[in-house]
Amino acid sequence: MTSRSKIPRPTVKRLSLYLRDLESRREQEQQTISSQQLGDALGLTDAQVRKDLAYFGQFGHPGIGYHVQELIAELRKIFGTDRKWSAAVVGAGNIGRAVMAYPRFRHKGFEIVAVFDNNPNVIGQVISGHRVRPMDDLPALVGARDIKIGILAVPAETAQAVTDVLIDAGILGILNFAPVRLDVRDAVSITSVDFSVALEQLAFQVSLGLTGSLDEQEE
Amino acid sequence: MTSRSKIPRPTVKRLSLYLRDLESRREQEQQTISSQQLGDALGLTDAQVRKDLAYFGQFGHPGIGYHVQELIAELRKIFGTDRKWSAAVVGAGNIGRAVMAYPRFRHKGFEIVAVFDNNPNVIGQVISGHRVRPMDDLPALVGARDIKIGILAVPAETAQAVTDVLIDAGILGILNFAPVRLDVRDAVSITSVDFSVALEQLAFQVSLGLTGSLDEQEE
DNA sequence: CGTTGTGAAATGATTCACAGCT
DNA sequence: AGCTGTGAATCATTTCACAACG
Repeated sequence: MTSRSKIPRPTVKRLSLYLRDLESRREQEQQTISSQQLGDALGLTDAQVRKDLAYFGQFGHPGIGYHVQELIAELRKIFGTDRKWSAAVVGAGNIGRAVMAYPRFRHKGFEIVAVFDNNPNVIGQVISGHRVRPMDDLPALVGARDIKIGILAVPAETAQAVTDVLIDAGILGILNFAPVRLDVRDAVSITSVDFSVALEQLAFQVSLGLTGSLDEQEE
Repeated sequence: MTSRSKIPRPTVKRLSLYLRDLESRREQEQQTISSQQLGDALGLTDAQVRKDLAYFGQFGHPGIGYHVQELIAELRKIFGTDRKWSAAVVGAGNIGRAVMAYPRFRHKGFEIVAVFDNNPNVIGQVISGHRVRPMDDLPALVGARDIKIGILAVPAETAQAVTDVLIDAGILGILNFAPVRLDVRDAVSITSVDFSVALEQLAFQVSLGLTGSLDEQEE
């Protein structure tokens, strides 16, 4: 049991970046990496990297650094992406289609097992290998297919209503692409991706002439 | 000249959320809003809201609150989205298409004036009203159409090369959808949107059983 | 050696609390 | 009365710096 006292929010975001970097290093056969190296690659200090990792355990080897392969495995365990999460995409519009076609989803431990939409013209179509089903089928399928994650790719106007359906169906987490704040009555976890917000962040930076600022997620 | 001493990064992110909320309130004809109201809607304290806004000026009216319309205008000025930004989409795959079809881009002051791809099967096609052009045309068009923003929707492998082309062409900012850290030699501003990172944030929250945590962007 | 893990110090962000305006 | 703007206090995060380890 790793103490797990209290983890700063920014730490969790950086962990994703570490993992991404480590995976590309593994492809290049790199065996070990120091906190310095990892920090440099990401524009962070070595101390930051070490402290972030230390929240979750002692993964390093003094004098050596971290084993790339080993650290990747640890990070996946931390995220919970070492196991498979069944996910449903709701909304088969442009964003939903982009999500379905995104190969990394599976690679990260997520499997899209159902796709829903309420547009009769879209229901029944097969997109990226998934038959689009009517919203009415959602509650039953969430149970039957053990769906834990809902990917919300519907217009802002219907996002809250669909969220309520997802929560009632017993989903555990929602990845929200709609540009609204969703009211989830503390029943599920939620992470939002909003293109407009990202654009505004960019416009702000450009306007300010703050060039080359450290990038950050959606961001 | 608004003092503009030093603005916390989290403030800039919240400003986008304020604007989003305010715009929906304006649609419902709401005239004024207090920091308390705005904070409640977003899960923030009233003091936070006031302090965030105070970094940029004195927009409030004691005893009244903020005029919705007025504050919207101020926020747009702050972001620089009160003027038009010409943007180019690079990469006409799934994500590029989703971006082109996203109606809010225009609404936020961004106008897509060119689309590029290097796939001969895609070049020449018209997508969402834009003819896809070969990458070779990029440098000339950035100048000719006064393109300030590049929207990078290409695979991770080619993202850095395209970034170099965009920088050489004289772009000012990049919205990056590729899951890599781009090396921009302090020449441009950059904001990244990475679905995988968002998914990991979500998986982490769900795994931890941290339900209902305050959502946050990407990002 | 080089590099980790971690208390202690420094910096940064949020909240408190209240004077002052309408 | 109701609400803003803001210094001062609190809380969170990052950086420093160094003992301990392979």
